Amino acid sequence: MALRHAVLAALLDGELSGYHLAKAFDVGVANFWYAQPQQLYAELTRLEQQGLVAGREVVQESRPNKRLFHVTDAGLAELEAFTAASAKPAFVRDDLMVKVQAADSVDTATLIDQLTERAEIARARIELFEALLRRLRGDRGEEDFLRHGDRIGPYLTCLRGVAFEQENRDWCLRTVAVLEERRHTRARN
Amino acid sequence: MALRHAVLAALLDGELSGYHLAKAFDVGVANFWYAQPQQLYAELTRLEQQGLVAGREVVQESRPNKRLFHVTDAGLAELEAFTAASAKPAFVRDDLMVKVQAADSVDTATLIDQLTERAEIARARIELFEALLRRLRGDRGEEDFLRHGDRIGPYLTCLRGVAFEQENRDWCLRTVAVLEERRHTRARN
DNA sequence: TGTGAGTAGTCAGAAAAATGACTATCATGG
DNA sequence: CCATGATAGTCATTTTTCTGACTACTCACA
Repeated sequence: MALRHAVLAALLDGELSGYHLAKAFDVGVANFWYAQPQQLYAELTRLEQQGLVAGREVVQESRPNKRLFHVTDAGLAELEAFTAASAKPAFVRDDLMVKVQAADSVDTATLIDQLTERAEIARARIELFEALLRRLRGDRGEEDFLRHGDRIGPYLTCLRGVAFEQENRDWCLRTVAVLEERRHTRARN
Repeated sequence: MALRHAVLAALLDGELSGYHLAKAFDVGVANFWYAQPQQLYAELTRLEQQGLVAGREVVQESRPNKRLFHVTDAGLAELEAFTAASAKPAFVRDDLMVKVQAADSVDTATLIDQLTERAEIARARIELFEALLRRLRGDRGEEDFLRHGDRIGPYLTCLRGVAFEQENRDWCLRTVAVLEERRHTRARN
């Protein structure tokens, strides 16, 4: 009972097909919930059975038909109840950090490669999110938008995403620098 | 096959019982892997069966006996192989951010409470981690320790933990400020 | 002419994680 | 004397999540 709320929250952006929902989960939503497309389709089916979302078939000509979903009143009530309940602590799960934790006992060469790659991914995501932020706030300034804008939820979570990825990138680069210096120091001994 | 590597990496700190491993997962390790004590006990059993860790019984007088585990050579080899393999992308899962995503459609009063509470938790964790960092580096400066220290893995992941929680705290407070201002603005209309 | 990429979705089954209910002992405080 | 909290761990079951393998159609490119 967790993915369901993330799906409901994502669908507040407007009607989405399972496919487009998966796209949304790849960008903005990934900042706070990670899920595979197959999970989303399954979850949409369950949510529809329970009346929390409703779907309508859209016939398309140049591509396969799709079903667009929107949140129902019951779905909104469910989100409301979820918000009122106490939140579980956030958790991160990160293979790369497990590897860094073990850095003293394993070969660091591939680790450095992976950290560098991760920093690059973080950089790309920062750009992506900043573009999204600009799109969301339109021609307004951030302060103005946050005060008077209509839908600030996605904007706020995206702000968090940017901060997270910046910190991610910086930490990766810093860690690479530390590991590399130690490699050289050891090589000399 | 995910928790296993986090457990192996955590056990590099030295011999630990399942119970103490659970404690470690509550503090430092929680920065990159979240797990319940029961999962850890189960995982230790599996790891021992596969010869990746070895345990020894320690008889205690004033409290229940315990089993201390350490990583075997096979375990180290497994960690090495894991490090060489490509890392999956990190993922965050956070109820509270789901709620913020839906902030435009739900009651924000409890949300503000939860964000405030989360900021306080983050503050406490920052202090905890900073104490841990001081303990790990002893009387050395950070630069000196990172260059010449013995076990820098836990230090590096803990640095990330501090940065994450700082960002977390700041974002929560910022979000509270935004939501509160909007409440007042709306109240006036 | 067929190959790959994008759109749209489904199914079955395996793996991983979470939950709740347990058993013990000792120490501490009231 | 009883309750609480810390130490130390186990078991069984359910829930959730992940994975791989599928179907189908269209478009662009070589």
